[in-house]
Amino acid sequence: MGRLPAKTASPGLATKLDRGVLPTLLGYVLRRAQSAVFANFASTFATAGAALTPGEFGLMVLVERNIGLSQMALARALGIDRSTLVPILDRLQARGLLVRRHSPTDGRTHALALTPSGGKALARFTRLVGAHEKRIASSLSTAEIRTLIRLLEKVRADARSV
Amino acid sequence: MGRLPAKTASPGLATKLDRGVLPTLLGYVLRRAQSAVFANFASTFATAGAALTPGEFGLMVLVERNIGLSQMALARALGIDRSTLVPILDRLQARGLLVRRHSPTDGRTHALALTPSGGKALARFTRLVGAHEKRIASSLSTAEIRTLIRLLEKVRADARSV
DNA sequence: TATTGTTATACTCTATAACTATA
DNA sequence: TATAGTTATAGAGTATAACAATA
Repeated sequence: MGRLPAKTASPGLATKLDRGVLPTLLGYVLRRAQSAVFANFASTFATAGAALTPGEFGLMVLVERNIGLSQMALARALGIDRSTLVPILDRLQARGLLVRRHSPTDGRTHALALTPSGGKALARFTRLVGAHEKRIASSLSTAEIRTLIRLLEKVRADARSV
Repeated sequence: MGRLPAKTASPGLATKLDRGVLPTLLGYVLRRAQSAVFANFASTFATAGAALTPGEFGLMVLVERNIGLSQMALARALGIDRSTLVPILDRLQARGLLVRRHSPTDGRTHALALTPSGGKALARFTRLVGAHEKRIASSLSTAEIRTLIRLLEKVRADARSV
């Protein structure tokens, strides 16, 4: 990963690539920042001996805050297809973090909920996410973080409105 | 995709999910912005009858700006494994956009270059990316875009330094 | 008929390990 | 020995299409 150029065969080429206009493209900068943040999330959890992806964390928060919601509702909230959700829930359920209960009102749907163990795990995960969030913005002031979030939400709205 | 809630069975649940603390988490906001920007990129290209991912665009720019670079150097610049790069190059080569030449100086390496057709295509792609970039930041001032890029680069540095 | 969850299938991105050819 | 590129393989994320159960 953090591998340095080192001495390779091509002098003057391998040393420093010409990245052209890329560093000024918002989409490119955004993608690279996201990638670095994702890696930091993974290493934060790995260091703590926990295994969770940002997507799984978001899913668990959604389930905890909306006990009994259906897979369709969850998939819609996550912006993914219902078929994509199935193996993700399978994994969390296999880990004992989450259960699919039978809905009492609609036989077609499952009522999702965290298990007691899943609730405890989420509390711990939330602390880890807090530490991670602190790290990825350690050189930003509170005002800068607010600004960044505001601008990112505007970009999201702009990107979606077309 | 842009599917609206519609009328579902669970009143008060499907209508509006409680997202808890997620909207204030930088990592979450970043991920959703990135996802929306990615979708906008795809739809911009699809509308124009072109097919390209942001990653392929970045790759082509890197090759054009650094003619003759090796797959290892390119993989390193992209932050991916050399084995990951192989099928990506295969596809671009199959489309006639890029070639692997034999390096005259080192028999182990390939010297990558865009074909004339690839160069022309990249010029067109670059115009599409320009339009896309304009759209995703249409409600931001020039100063705000600069600020956003600066803050994202700081976040990237913070995320990598741990 | 329409919806929910599941399965089958496929494609992309990602990696590790082992192979080959070269250095 | 070490490096570059390839292949084999595997896992995660994504989707579409078709199916069974239920509404």
